[in-house]
Amino acid sequence: MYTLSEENYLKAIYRLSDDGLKASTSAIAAMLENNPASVVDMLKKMKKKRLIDYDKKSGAQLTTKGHKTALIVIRKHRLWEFFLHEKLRYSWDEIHEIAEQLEHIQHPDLADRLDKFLGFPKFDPHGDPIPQADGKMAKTSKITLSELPAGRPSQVVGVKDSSVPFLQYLQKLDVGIGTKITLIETITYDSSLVVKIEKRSQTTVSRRFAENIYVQE
Amino acid sequence: MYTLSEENYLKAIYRLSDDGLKASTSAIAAMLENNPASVVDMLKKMKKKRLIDYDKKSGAQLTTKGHKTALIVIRKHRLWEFFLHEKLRYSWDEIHEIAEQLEHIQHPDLADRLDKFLGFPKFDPHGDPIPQADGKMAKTSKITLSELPAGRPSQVVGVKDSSVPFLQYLQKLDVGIGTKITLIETITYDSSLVVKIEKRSQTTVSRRFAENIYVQE
DNA sequence: AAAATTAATTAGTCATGCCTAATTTTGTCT
DNA sequence: AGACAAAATTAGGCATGACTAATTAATTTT
Repeated sequence: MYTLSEENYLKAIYRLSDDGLKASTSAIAAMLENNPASVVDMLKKMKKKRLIDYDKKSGAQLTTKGHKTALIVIRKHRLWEFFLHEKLRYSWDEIHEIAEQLEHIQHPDLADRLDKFLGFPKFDPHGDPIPQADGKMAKTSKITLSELPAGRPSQVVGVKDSSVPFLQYLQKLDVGIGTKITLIETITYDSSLVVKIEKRSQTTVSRRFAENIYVQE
Repeated sequence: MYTLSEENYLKAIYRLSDDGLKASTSAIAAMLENNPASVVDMLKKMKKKRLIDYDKKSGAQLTTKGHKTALIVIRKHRLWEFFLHEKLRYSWDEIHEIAEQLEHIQHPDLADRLDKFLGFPKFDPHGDPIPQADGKMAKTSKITLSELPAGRPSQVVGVKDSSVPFLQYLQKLDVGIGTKITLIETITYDSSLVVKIEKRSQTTVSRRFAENIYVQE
């Protein structure tokens, strides 16, 4: 139906909009590691295909059709991630890259069959909700660790950054979905955070780290 | 490592050579449903990349490198077919098309993990042997139904043609891997064959049909 | 062997999706 | 408002992998 590139653009625009950011030429270019000039070309083509609307003021916006398509791709991505983790025993940091390829496999009911085979999971291994066959998606009231008030026990429910270095760092810290974290204090000097992870001794993590972990009280 | 097109050319050349046919420009073009002129272009590029040797007399031949690559793709194709059939419950005639896409997914140990998850199957759902991690592959002493002498009971072990219409016809006849078939007689007039399938009443099948089913005595 | 047919190749195009370099538009700062 | 910086766009190219049309080479037929 759509090309690999188109699907990747749809995902990028979806993610930016979902994060409340403007899907500008440069933001999309940064996310896809493409040249802004290439993005302009592609956005024009996608506009003609009625996948997006575009004006410089508000950036790219998914049309109903674009949104639906993006959700299908994201659904497949997250289902495959679940498969890779649960069935093939791939680790947290390896699954994203493979799912980036698998998400583009086209077949009418592949996602639904996979979904059924996996037992209709609601979340992928990174804690992101999996869009259901009807397009609905579980909502999570997640905040980043950096937004958590001090002293309140919380649980890790997901990650914002799913890059390999970040996930490997998490693995080293033995932090995963469900890990309990309490913020002890914030260091004013460099905004780093002193936290208690499970029942271990206190550690300091950077602000950047804290901004990329989702927790729930 | 290699592009989707290159992998498809490798597969086509492998299959032709394996069937004892000359991988000529036109044979490859027919198999890939491409224009012969396009094939000439591509073969030149693949020769430069040392995936094949080519001379007009003997057609294209896989180099060691090309052969190894082709086997990896075929291994992935057949493992995914097994997965689609066994785990996602896709029917015989649907799996090929999806596996055509899945076979191009790239990751160092994906095939091996999938192989392990599936319990190291030796044959795919169409009866074709799955190349193992070391490149070895089970050999089958299969003949086509058309080569079977009359009166000898045999069992279906695979299909040569894996097109959707053929597989759907088989499904209609309730013929699958393991089905018992005995040739009763060959009709001289049009070379069609009278056969007994399992314990059912005799049926007549065309020569073309018989040439595309593999059996073993 | 000449003619006819089939196969292979060359030459020239095209769509896709990228790129760089140059230019224009927009936004911000003083 | 004017100057500077950042963002967006245009123009021109390029690699990939297809295509058509025309040509050359190889096989068959007669």
